Amino acid sequence: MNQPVRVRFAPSPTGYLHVGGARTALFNWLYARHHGGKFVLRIEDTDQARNTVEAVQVIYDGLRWLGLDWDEGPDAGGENGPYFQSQREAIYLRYFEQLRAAGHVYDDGGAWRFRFRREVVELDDLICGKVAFDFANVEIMPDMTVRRPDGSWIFHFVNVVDDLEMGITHVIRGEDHLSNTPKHLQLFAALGATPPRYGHIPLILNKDGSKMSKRDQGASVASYMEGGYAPEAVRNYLCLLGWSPKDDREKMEISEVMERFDLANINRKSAQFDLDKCNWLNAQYLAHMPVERYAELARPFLEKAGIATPSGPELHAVLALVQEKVKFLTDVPEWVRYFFTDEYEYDAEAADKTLRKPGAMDRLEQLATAYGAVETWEATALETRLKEAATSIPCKPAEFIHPARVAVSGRSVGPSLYHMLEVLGKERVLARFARTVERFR
RNA sequence: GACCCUAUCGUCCAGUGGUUAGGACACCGCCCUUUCACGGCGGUGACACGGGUUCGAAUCCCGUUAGGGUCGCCA
Repeated sequence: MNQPVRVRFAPSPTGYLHVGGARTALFNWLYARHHGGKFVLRIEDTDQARNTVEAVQVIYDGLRWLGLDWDEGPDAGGENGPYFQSQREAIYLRYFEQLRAAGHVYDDGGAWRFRFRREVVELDDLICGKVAFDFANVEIMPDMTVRRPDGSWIFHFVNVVDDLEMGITHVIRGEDHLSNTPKHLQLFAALGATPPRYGHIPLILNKDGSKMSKRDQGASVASYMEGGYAPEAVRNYLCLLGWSPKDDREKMEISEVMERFDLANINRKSAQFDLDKCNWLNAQYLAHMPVERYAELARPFLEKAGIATPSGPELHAVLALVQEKVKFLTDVPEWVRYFFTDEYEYDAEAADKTLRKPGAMDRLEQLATAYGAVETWEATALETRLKEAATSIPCKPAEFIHPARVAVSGRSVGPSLYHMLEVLGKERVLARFARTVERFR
């Protein structure tokens, strides 16, 4: 009875990966990892019309991005392949013949229909509990088609055959399949096989409670990949949608989720996707992850923005400055561009408000003189010098701080001034001060 | 329409017969602060409704309502 757990994620390649599907994959993966079982990826590509290699790639990319690795499936191999339904024709034919020989299917105008047993079918769902469906009424529950006149197969049939053939022990899928399950149970019975256990997880809805469809914001995993999210943050958020560790924890290591995950405490009600909270969690992750990881995640966005960045400590020093301020990785380029080029623009509003303010250039020259004498170019010394300069005028430190910030970065917002100056280096800072004075004097 | 699932702050998640109904996001104040953020403190805000059961119900039962799902020669 205690056979090893085998679960699967069986998407059809539609060209995008829905967050709901991603969460289904995540829960399957967590269940497998928790029980030391296998996670199988099966591509349900029976619909030849919209089946393309690109569409399959989108699924791989999304799953890999979320860190969900599969033990069997395309690219991973396994003893239960092929893992594309389009390549399993012989298997389906064999099971179909079995059904036909036993009289479970009949020809209906060229299509083949499966004859339901007209009785009550009880399902003991791992999440929903016991649910009974009555097949007694033929009118409302007609026999189902399993094969079209052209010989192609219907979802219910191939899905069941594959789960059987692949030795799937637990089917964890969306609640939209709950009502389909008794049909699948009948198919298993007709095939003389023991069905897997089923667990139906609630669906993900939009913030307004409507069904989340392809076009809705945040519906596709790709939107997070492109939108500058840390994959661990999105994955964490998805874990919390319908499942909870039962304490007040929000940010959790995936290893801990893996340990504590269980189907028994998955919520029964559908959850609305709260992008705000997902964004908050993303910011939490970005702010607190090791700078090496941050750099790894930020690099593609830097490259895309055409910013030639150094690698290693030099880049890390810059990123560490802005790490806790940036909400999305897509924003990193604009926050650090001036560290890697002298060709930065002065923000028009910042220039008007700060650089063209009466006396601003005098302050900048005074600060340049003070800084020119600094020998140990590091933040605390720079802060001390600036405050001394302010006292000697006297004026508020802000009178120096704001012009200095805009002078070296072109922006009115940025990291801590002194740390920013330290990373920029004495030579560049003084040169930018001089250039700014020349231009705005 | 029939059948199935569900029902705690706007949202997510705790709470499984006795709690001032808790936490998080968002929102609003205050503090911190060179900008922007972070952070800290505080606040607004919920048991869908109606019947039962019980000394006592957010918690158990029934009904109503609402939301979601399924009823394809889609997956």
